[in-house]
Amino acid sequence: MSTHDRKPFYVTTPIYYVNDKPHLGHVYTTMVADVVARYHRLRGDDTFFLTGVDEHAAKVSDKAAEHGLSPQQWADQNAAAFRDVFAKLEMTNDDFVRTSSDRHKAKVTEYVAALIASGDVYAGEYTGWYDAGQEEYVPENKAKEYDYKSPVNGKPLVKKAEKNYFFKLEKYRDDLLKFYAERDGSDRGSYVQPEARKNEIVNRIKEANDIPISRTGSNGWGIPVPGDDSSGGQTIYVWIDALFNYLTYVDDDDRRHYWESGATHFIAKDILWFHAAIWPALQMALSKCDGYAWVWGEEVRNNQLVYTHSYWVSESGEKMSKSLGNFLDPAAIDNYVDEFGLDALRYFLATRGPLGTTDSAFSPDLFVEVYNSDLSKKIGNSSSRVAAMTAKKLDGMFGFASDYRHMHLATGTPLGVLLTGFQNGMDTLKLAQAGDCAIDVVRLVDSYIEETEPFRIAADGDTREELETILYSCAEALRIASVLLWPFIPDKCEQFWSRIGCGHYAERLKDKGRGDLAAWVQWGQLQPGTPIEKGEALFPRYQVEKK
RNA sequence: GGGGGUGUAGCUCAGUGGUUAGAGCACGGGACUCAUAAUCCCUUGGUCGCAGGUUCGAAUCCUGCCACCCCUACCA
Repeated sequence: MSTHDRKPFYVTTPIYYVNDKPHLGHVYTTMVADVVARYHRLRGDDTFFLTGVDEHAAKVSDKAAEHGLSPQQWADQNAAAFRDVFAKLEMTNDDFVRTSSDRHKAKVTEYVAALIASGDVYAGEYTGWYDAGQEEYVPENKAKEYDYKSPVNGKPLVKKAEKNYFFKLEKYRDDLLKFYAERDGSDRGSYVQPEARKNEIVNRIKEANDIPISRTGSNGWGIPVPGDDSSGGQTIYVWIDALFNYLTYVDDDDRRHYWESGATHFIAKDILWFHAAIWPALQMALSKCDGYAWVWGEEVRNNQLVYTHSYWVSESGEKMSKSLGNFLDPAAIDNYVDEFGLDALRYFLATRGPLGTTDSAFSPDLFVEVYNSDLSKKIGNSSSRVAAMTAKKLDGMFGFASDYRHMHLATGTPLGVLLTGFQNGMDTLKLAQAGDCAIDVVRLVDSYIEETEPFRIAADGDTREELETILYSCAEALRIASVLLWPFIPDKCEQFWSRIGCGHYAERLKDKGRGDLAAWVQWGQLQPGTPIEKGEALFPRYQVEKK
């Protein structure tokens, strides 16, 4: 039954660019990962959830200078902002990456040194269109678009060459394609999900060339290329530096088993190429170096995946971004939390978000609609009516249920089907499907109440047993629904558990503890004779102002 | 320019060759009263972006077009 006990599970988010202010995009990815992490803890898996910030880039040191701070001070300040937002939103990440940490820098240096030693990283020369005013290279297509002139000052772009360290990506083309092919149709599914995202990557891998992985001009803010003796001050390109975070923070005796189980990487669609091609190629290359075979072990190859979500956009379809001024910043997010509660925000983002290949509009109206229909009118109201009837008719105490199967005789989708659907949805990262199945359990309760009409049954005489059975069944189904819903709405579920004598669930799950989903969804866990407390409304209905 | 994705009921979305295209929400009708005027049942509602093609049969495969989005090396 409990074959999943102690199974390691590793889930990550991208590490966020420390020059940004936290906004809905960051919150969304992290929240999705959090829901998944909680689900795995709930079923007893040995779970590790990692997020953090990416701090090394020339622009970070530029921004720091603008603010009269050292790069480290600037990074410290902004990293704290991310950490605070995530803490406030009760994200249960097990560690927080900082690429400026000694741990990260030391490990990246080791990896790159190993790759240089193996020959997969070599010194070469990069040539490109250079904008002297901006001190940056302009991609070929952009250069053409700008008619080979600087878009800023109109001066002609110049061809410039510089020393760079390159990674032999081309060498790994075939291995990558073979890897992709092997993963298609495997139990865990494609390496890149949703699968629709895979094609563009496969096409591009076929033409992949070696890529430069070092930069100059970062003012020393970055990880130096080990062994580089040139005077140019070569640092490891931030992207390479950043990708390695998934490894550096679990590369020790206590945590390596998480890596070896195969990571689930959540990312947004714009950064797919790095994760889908360069990242696995780096792992392949590293695994060929002495002592690193574990990096690309069988479990990693079978289970690691990159899940790519799309964007939250404004109602008019614009991408949420700082420049457009329409993004949900921490203050706006706080407003939603204050008004509806953190769980409501979690539920909405996780079940209505752009987890698929299309963008989702963040609509306040839709938010209210979902809050009222799913949370307030279903979960909230259903638990309220069952508690009220129990209080009124049975002195607030669950009676014995003479026939546990009674509930299963009700019309509607059988409970077992919903449990399977939930688990399926979670395991394949279809959070909307999983959430629906959990809500459907609540629907089952409501329609069962209509069917059996416990409110018309007397609590004494020979009908008492029937009444007790019905209300017990309702409470049991709600208890099971609450267990399924915990990854989405943990606070409210824990509140509900304390009312029905299941406070021990919360006790188990506290401080990233492990639960026992398989046991907790078994029918008949509620102890007859347990008092039930009605309490305040879990999700008070939100009154829409009439215009 | 090249590569890729998306376009299905008013809204959010399922649905990758096969009976009259589905769900939730919203709307309309009915029922009920235990509950947060909550719940339950039923109805309404779609030229599946447009135009061709393949097929006994297409939302589903192919071609073209339109709209939006992502990628296309120092912008997580």
